[in-house]
Amino acid sequence: MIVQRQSGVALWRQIADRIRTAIANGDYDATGKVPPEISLAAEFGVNRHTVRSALAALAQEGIVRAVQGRGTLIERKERLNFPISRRTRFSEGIGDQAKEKEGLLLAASEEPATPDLASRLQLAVGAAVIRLETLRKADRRPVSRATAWFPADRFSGIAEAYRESGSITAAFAAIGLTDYLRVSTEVTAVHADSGDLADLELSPGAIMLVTRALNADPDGVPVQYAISRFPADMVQFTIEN
Amino acid sequence: MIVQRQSGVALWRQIADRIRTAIANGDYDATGKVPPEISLAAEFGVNRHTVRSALAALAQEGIVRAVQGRGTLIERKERLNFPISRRTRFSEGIGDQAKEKEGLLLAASEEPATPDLASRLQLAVGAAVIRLETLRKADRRPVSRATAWFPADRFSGIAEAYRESGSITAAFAAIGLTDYLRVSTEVTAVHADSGDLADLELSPGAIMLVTRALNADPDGVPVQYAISRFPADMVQFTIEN
DNA sequence: TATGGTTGTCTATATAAATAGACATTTAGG
DNA sequence: CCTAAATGTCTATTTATATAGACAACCATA
Repeated sequence: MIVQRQSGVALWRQIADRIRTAIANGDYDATGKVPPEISLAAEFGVNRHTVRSALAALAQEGIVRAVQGRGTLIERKERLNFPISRRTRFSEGIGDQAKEKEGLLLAASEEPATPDLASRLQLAVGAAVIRLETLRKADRRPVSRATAWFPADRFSGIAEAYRESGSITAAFAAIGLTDYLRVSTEVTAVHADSGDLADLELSPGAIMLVTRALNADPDGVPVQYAISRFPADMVQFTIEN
Repeated sequence: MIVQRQSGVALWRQIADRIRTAIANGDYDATGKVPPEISLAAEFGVNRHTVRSALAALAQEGIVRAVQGRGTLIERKERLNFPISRRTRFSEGIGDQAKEKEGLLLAASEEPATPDLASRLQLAVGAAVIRLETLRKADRRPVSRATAWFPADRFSGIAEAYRESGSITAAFAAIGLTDYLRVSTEVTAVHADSGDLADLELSPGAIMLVTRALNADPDGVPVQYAISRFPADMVQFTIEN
């Protein structure tokens, strides 16, 4: 496939996205480097300078590193896989795909439930809910940005518990909820917004996978509703049935 | 949030994407039309002409229609929901979200299995597989583009069966497979390629949701591997656990 | 029917993206 | 120690994107 002109997406960005995907797919694993700029220019049907813009963007992201005389070396090629199942848990899902896992609390607040949120959590409209803004990292790279809501009466200390443990599962356990189940997960995709770019260290124009997830306790009572955003070039979801 | 400059994504495209999303979210349901160009220009911090480019793109997609003197009317705002479960079926998944459902066979061929495909279908590398390229429509609007592979020895007449019925489930039934189950589904997101643009009648720069699905018969023997592409602004997936 | 609010069209200018070509610099390998 | 194969840098030109302003055309409604 050839790149699209006058599409509103600059050629260098289209090419950067495709090379990033190719790297994630392992297409260049044999050499450990990206093909020469001239070859890429020929492949995509563009000028070498356009390819250089694309590679410069990828270098900025830390995915490749150009070395004069040698070529453009691949520095990083992970694509994390997140299984989605009835027992979905963020840290366990990553498993051994990353050594270090981290959960940062960016913000916490208490607020009244909107009609949509109240219906999902089976609360009265306007009932108090706790909102947590979190950032998750794997091997020190940010992999998701999430907003989660919990019924305030039942989970009053959850912000502190999350801040200390960096894990929803651990925070639930600290409050006495030892088990929970995933009820449903909606998946959509959008362009990254400026908050994504800042928090997840992305380059503009990146694509985000968005999940809207509902968790409930073993009795089926909703305990958490969360909207999470993941960079699409770094993650994929797997639904096992 | 304000739009991002020099990001490799033209402002008019960013604005078109955000208005499209806002329409799908029902933000303008009260009036049935998009806010005036001048308001949008102020909201996004751009010139009115830039907003006009965005609206022109949406008009091209058939999402809005501008009427001089009145405003820009919303023509279409659906977002189809596809449940993913152990018993995922395309047509049943749409359910009553669309009246007319259609499945077109674009191309069919027999080819040897690549190592990746052979491993997924549990065949020998190079074993014959049948490949179907299909286009699915709901209410005459294209909603997905899929490539599906089947073991050739077991499903020799499936291309014809699909062409006649427009349904994988019906085609399987015609060959004697009355039931099958979804084993796994991987979900990723990418930019639309030129094939997507043509087949799915999209505007360049659109985002696609991509699923890679494996189906097996009740004994667990793989019967189909499929890669499907859906326009992200028209569909969402729901995983019910 | 007059008016305010809206989209349509035109011209002009500035900035960003892409192409084109030439040549320098660095590295790996014979 | 050459040479081929890479990336790095520079200048120039063309095309696409974005801004700016003015005014025409049209619609709803007071």
